[in-house]
Amino acid sequence: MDQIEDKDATFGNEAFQYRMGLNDNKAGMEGLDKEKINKIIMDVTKGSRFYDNELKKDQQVNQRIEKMMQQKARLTSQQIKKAQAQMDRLVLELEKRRDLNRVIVHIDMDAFYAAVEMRDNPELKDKPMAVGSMSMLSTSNYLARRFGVRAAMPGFIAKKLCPNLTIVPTNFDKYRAVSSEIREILADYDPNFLPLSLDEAYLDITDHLEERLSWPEEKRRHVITDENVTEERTLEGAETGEQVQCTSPVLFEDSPSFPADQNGTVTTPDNAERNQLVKTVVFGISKEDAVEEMRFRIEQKTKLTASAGIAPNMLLAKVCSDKNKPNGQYTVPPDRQAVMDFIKDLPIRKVPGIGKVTEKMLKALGVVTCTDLYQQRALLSLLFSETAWQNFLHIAMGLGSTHVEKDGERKSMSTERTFSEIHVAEEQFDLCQQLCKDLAQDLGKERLKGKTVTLKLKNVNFEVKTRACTVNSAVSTEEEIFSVAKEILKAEIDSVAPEPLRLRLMGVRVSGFLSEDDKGYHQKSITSFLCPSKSSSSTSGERPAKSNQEIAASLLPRESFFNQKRAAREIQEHSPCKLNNREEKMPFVSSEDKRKEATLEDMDMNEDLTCPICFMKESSWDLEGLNKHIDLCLSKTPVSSVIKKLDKDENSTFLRGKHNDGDDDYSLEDFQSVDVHTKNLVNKIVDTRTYCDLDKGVFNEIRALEELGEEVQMDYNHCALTDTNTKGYHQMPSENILFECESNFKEPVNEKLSSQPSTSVLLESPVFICPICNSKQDSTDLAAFNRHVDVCLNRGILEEMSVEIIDVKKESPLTNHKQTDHIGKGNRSNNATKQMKRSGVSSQNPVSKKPKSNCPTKTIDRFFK
DNA sequence: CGGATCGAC
DNA sequence: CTATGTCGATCCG
Repeated sequence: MDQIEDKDATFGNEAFQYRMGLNDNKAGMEGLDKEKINKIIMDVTKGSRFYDNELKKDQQVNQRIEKMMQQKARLTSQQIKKAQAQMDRLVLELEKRRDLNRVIVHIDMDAFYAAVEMRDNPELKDKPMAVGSMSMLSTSNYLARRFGVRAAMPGFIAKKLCPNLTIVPTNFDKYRAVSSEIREILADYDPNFLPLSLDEAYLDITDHLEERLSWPEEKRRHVITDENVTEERTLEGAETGEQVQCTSPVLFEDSPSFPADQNGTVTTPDNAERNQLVKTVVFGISKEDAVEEMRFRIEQKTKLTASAGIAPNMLLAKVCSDKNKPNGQYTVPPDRQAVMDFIKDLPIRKVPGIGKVTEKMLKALGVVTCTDLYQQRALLSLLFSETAWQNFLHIAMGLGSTHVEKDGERKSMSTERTFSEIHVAEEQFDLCQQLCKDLAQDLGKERLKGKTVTLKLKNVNFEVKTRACTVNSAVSTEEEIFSVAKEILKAEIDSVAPEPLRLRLMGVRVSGFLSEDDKGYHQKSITSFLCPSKSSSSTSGERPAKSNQEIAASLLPRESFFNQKRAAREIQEHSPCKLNNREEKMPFVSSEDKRKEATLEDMDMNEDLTCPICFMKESSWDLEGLNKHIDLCLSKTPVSSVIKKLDKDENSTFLRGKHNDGDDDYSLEDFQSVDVHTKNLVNKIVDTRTYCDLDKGVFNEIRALEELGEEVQMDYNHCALTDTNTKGYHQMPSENILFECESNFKEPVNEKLSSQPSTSVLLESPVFICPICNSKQDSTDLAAFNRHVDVCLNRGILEEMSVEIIDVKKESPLTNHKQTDHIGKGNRSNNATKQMKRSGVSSQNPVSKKPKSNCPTKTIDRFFK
């Protein structure tokens, strides 16, 4: 949203230097320079209660950083190395899943509210203006920005910066109307587009582009109704020089039937009868052209300009749309190297989900750009929570969600109000009641009832407090809500008595909604569970037959008390849908390995660039060289073997071999782990996955991977087993391995959920085959064999890409990054969150969210005991 | 579950 | 004089 596009550009004194955005002061007109702006802001701000509170908050952040630095100091190099190895493994995992096939667009109106107001009142055209009130601005026009007037800045400060500033009040109805006009256009390109706000949206135009290919020119021709607007359109990107392949000029294609003027516009005799020439323009079929067209149509229809980002995922698209703002667009091509180049010098603050606090904490660790973020991944994984560092890693690799989907139902509803100080209890209760009334009305519109009521209070010192209370029966009416809120408020007043509460803000929130279809709910969720969505690759529907309890248990083995409880609750409430992080955690579930550590030890730490694929090292590599090499590695893969599939009526997958002399069965219990090699037929990436929990339906996991899409093909030729007892390596000769895969995942799950898959392995008599050099080793001495493998690994003689690192697994394969105290609130934005969820094999089933929890909750009485 | 906090718009 | 409002998410206890 352009309104807030300058993330916290509010304060400018020393304490807040880190928040300052850059002032674009290009034209050098009458605008103020940065220092002057800072000084003015400082003068106005200093000494206010607000400022004091900001200082306090700043101190708190500093303390968090302090704690983090102490924790960092306690880390041993061992820990870092281990983390490094694990992160690298995850990097591979993620790399394999990288999807560059969608064309995602993020579209963002330029200074939306201000632009609308300027359009409707030409007098504002050449003046610095802002939309909002004396107490708060929502956005400013570009002229005002030259004076440092930004969104989220109080109007009175803006006035100091720019005494001539015109402040016009917000007119939301108007913006809504304009927004819906825009959305009509967007729907032509993606009927399922995702609006983020009135002025911002994500689109997936992949399908549109495909159709567009076969569109006749006439379908891409648009009438120019407002020439003023159109003539201004020029080729962007020339100034930056990096946009050669990205922004194509608006394509004023030559029309075969009508002559074009030198602008490329063509005149048609359509309205010849009226002696009037109609100018039209034809857009091409490329994605850039399609987006140019989209922006052109928006401008023609609304007289407002938009900026756009085109990229293979939402995260990148969003960052892109900012690049050539205003009235421009930018493309990141669907190419790994291009993505990396784009990411390389990108300041992390630019990416959605990284706010000022996260920025400051990361800066303390020397992380400013995405490259820094990538290089520090091991450290970050030890200092931040799992969700936080996983998000970091995604960002650092330029990964993001490729599914633009609408969010689920709302989780809460609230209303709050700021006012001049109120300290009389009676007035406070009245206000509270009023808020409850408003909220009840809003709740009524959506027929929502919720079980927890939260009261939010901000005192005159800007200190915020929230107090919540959940009751047994859901509330929705003014009286019901107020009866709860009143009690909380009373308690708060009492808590500071005899001093009065000096409030400047009060808010009421209701959450914990129960769904209306509380009855139909179960059925509904089961149905959707059985019918994976059209994209089918990432639904939780394809849960393999496996006890969910077990999966969950294996996934959350060392979680905190609370997480365990939560997990238990979730399993109880709705078993199949709670396992979304499974895939993310896989690599960590898999192995913790001495040998690997030894070889990875010096890998990729501090400028020591080692290819994570082939483990090759080259002193001449710089980051770019390494990346090129990795690209090569990733694309250079062996042809995978043919998969033998047998039709079976059983619902399980078998790994079966024939023992030479016949009858002896090798069961999976004989092996501690299996390394399975997969190949992604689309991007040709080969990966080795290690599975330890062989007795827990591991092959269903493998199969699920296969089901991830046609694009993943198993390389059954190289299925390596690690013997539990001897810890030796065995490679399964391909001709003796038979996979029988039934691939019907859409069958009723009821039985599957409880039944264990039967897995068994038969294997030729153990042979020591070096997984690296593939040579058969005569030695029966395990230690000698292991030494050979070590040597092989270290020599890095891995010309072939199907490197098989076969690990000796330790007994406790789980190396969760469980920290005693995590620093960082690991905040991912809504967007980022979506990315995380959506990037997974299993995303949460959207319909199945409503826990039926009958569990007794605190009553109001007990709460105030 | 409750409270504080972050982040986005 | 005068520093928003609303929502979702996460983390910690």
